Amino acid sequence: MDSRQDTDSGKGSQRTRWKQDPEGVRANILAVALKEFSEHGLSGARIDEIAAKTRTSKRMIYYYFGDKEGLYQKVLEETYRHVRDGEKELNLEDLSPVDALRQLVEFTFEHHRRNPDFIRLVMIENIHNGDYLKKSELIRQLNQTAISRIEAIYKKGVETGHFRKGIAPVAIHWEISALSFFNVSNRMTFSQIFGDDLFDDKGQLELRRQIADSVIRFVSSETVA
Amino acid sequence: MDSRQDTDSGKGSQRTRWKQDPEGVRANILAVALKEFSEHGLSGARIDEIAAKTRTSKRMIYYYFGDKEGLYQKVLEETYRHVRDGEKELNLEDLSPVDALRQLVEFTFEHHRRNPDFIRLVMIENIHNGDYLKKSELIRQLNQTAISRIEAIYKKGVETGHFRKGIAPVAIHWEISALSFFNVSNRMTFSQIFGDDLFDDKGQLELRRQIADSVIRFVSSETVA
DNA sequence: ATCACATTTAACCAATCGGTACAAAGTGGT
DNA sequence: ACCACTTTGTACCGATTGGTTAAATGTGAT
Repeated sequence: MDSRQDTDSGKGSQRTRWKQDPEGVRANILAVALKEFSEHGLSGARIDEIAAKTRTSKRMIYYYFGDKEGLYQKVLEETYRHVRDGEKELNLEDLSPVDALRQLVEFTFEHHRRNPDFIRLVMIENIHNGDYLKKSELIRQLNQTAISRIEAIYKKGVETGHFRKGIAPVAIHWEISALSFFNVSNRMTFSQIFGDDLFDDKGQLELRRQIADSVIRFVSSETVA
Repeated sequence: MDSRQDTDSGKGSQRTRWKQDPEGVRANILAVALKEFSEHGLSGARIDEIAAKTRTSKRMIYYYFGDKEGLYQKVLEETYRHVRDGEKELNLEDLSPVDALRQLVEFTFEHHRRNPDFIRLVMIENIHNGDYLKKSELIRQLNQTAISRIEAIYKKGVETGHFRKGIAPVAIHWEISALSFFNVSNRMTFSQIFGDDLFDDKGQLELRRQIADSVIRFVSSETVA
């Protein structure tokens, strides 16, 4: 009834040669899973499909990640970490507050644009009410740096008189995030309805400048009606 | 082997009384489906679950909508229409450009906030690359009004000298949408990481004012460094 | 040499799920 | 009275899919 053992009990039945590389295998699975999850969502992604695109097998996914949700959870954490790591290459201390802020906005804009998988994963996580983010201890810490970077620029700007008082750094971060995030997250529906002039190279360049202007005007000390 | 016909072939086998109400049934299905799709996504939503929460049966879903994708498609269209209808109650002609713009932003902000199901559906549609929106003839028309409303305000503002020249109305719309949309779409992950001060009643009031200020500053003629 | 761990392979399973078949009958406009 | 359309009810099906079983064997550090 069960002839499985026969398969290997023949003469040669040569097992392929392989090297141990737990970290490599894990990383490979996570990379493939990120793509699949970000394209199809948690329920839409297929474990078999992920396995097929991996250099290893479905069995190993369960070996390392337990189940689908465990895999998704780890993908989420890993992706946040990776993206936040990418933000560290930013040196703004020598610039004037206005220039520093402009640099930060433009950097964030480009950064989001270059990481659509991450954006989509965040969208998906929001659809799941952030349930898997909640479970992760890891992530909260990663983001204090974002706020303190802004705080440093903002304080300096207030001192030099270029920025007005009374704005919370987190509010500035919110604004920068919103404008940079929306550009990627809603690209498909927005361009579908309003045309895609905003999304070709020229449009994106103008848009980047626009939102940098917008954020600077937002914190500027010059009063507005 | 098949005893189905027995079930009804007995003596009484009283069928319940009912009224014809095709539109009502359709509307009921669409309402339930909107909730399910917006909560679980296209692949995550379950037809059986939708059917169960309906006042009618699974059979009728297929009778009216063909298949799951057909249902999703109609939900998408219906929801866009409903939301755009809600935007018509806006009368801004008598106001000054600045006041009109502020009104428009605050209205949009509240409007999005009151329609989280719609926001989530748009997120989901973006995850599907806007494929189902593409198939819909209906939707493109609904949105020209949004642009022309802004154009009217903007033109007037330029004439009165309050607004600077050279901004595309669609760019203003983009900015308003981005800030209002992000507030709902990314609420879960943002509050998870940065706290939920921005999302209680007080925080939302301040945020609404903040983004109105931000948009007004963006179009304002007063120059900024 | 030992031993815990990593890897391979492929069949298999139970549950879920989208979608149908079938049959009967009520409704309402003409 | 007719007849197209609408509704009810339920069993059923085939495919998909997350997850498991099984056993054998390679690897590499000690």
